[in-house]
Amino acid sequence: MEAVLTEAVALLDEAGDSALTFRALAARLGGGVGSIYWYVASKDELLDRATDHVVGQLLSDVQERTNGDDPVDDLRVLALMMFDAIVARPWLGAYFMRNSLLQPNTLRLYDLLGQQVLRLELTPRQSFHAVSAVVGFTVGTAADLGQEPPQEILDGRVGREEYLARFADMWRALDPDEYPYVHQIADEFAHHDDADQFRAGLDLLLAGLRQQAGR
Amino acid sequence: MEAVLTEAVALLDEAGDSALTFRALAARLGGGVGSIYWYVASKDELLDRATDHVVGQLLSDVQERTNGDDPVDDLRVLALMMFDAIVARPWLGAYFMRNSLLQPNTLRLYDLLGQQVLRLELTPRQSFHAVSAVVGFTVGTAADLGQEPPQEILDGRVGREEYLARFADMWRALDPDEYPYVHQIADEFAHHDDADQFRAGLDLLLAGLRQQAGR
DNA sequence: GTGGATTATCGAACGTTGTTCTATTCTGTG
DNA sequence: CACAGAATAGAACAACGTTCGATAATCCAC
Repeated sequence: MEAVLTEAVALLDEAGDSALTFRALAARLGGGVGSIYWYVASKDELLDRATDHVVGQLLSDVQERTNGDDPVDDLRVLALMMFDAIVARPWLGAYFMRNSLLQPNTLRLYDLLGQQVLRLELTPRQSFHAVSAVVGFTVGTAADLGQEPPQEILDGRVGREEYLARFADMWRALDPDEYPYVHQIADEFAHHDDADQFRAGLDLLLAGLRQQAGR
Repeated sequence: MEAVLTEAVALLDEAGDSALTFRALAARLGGGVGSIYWYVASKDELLDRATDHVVGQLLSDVQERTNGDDPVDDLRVLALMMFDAIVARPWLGAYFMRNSLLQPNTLRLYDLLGQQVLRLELTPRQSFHAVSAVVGFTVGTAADLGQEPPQEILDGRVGREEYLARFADMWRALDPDEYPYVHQIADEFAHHDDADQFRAGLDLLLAGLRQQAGR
């Protein structure tokens, strides 16, 4: 069982979403296809368990870093760690949203975020909304930014720099009257860093939360 | 071509993600499977075009509602319309993140959001981050909340109320010391409304943005 | 230690999917 | 009428998730 999950995760890490097939996994485990079905009832369940498996690792990393002075700072650290974990494993993002609250480790992670918010002493509704917002923003942004890059950048034919530069060039070539924002932002986009982008958005969200909590 | 996209969207709307197959689409169009490949090179392209097709409709709805007094209020309206569109079409969320900036209508929508942010007179970098944050939060949350509900709720065997109540019961049964937040939030969750949840999070984010812009 | 029940493994087979390929029909132009 | 390109059609292929019955390994009461 443990081996099944480990190899499944390894397969996902190495070649992404499409690499995890029952046949490939069986070959890797040195067994038959049917054997895997003794441990999991379907591919959906395999994915769910594999996801929760790595969330478990994230969880133990996270639990050491909590309980600082400021709840919002703690929240920030937790969100950043979640973000990093998803970016490091692009396949994670897509499955993070699915069934999230049914998997044990994910629920624990969710609660850990909630514990920080509880310290802000908001109303229950405000607490609920705050946690949902942080989770939604983190997972959504990470899944968006961490999506599998196109083939040409994956095998190193073109670097990230050049890839971004292409977009920037396309956008600069657009009519500034029709696309005033995209046209103006092209330079910024060409040299942007995903993690910076996430941190900036997260800080906006947390600033709003701070304001609501009166801190 | 137009008919292909229309029927593809209809198929997705009626029975979701898995219902859109080349064979089902061909049958619906009264033609052969191979014919579709004359219009689209792959299923990915079909999905991209179908997505951009409905974003086009959203775009024309959106363009009438813009240019209010307050840029942040406009931003709020735009984000809410995006959210509603994705919730109404759960399949949209998943494909919204993919290739978003390559599709013409999506790029235009992105620019429309950007135009509101430009009015706040932030630095280019701040503008870029603000738009990214709003888009990330909106799409991420909508995709998360708007995910396909499980089968039992889809065919009406159990209502939404009962479905949520089950979670609440499970959570109330947890050890309050181990899951203080989830335990406490159970009631709130049982009666929550997705749109409220989204609006509350969006308002936190926009409050942070307002603060940054000094308004 | 032996027999039966449970646990675990295996790979052939089935139905469905995206995609390719070749043959065929339609359409407009000289 | 002829012919080139646009457009359609469906058979065929490989890969996938899943099912199934046969078989091996392991355990446990007697």
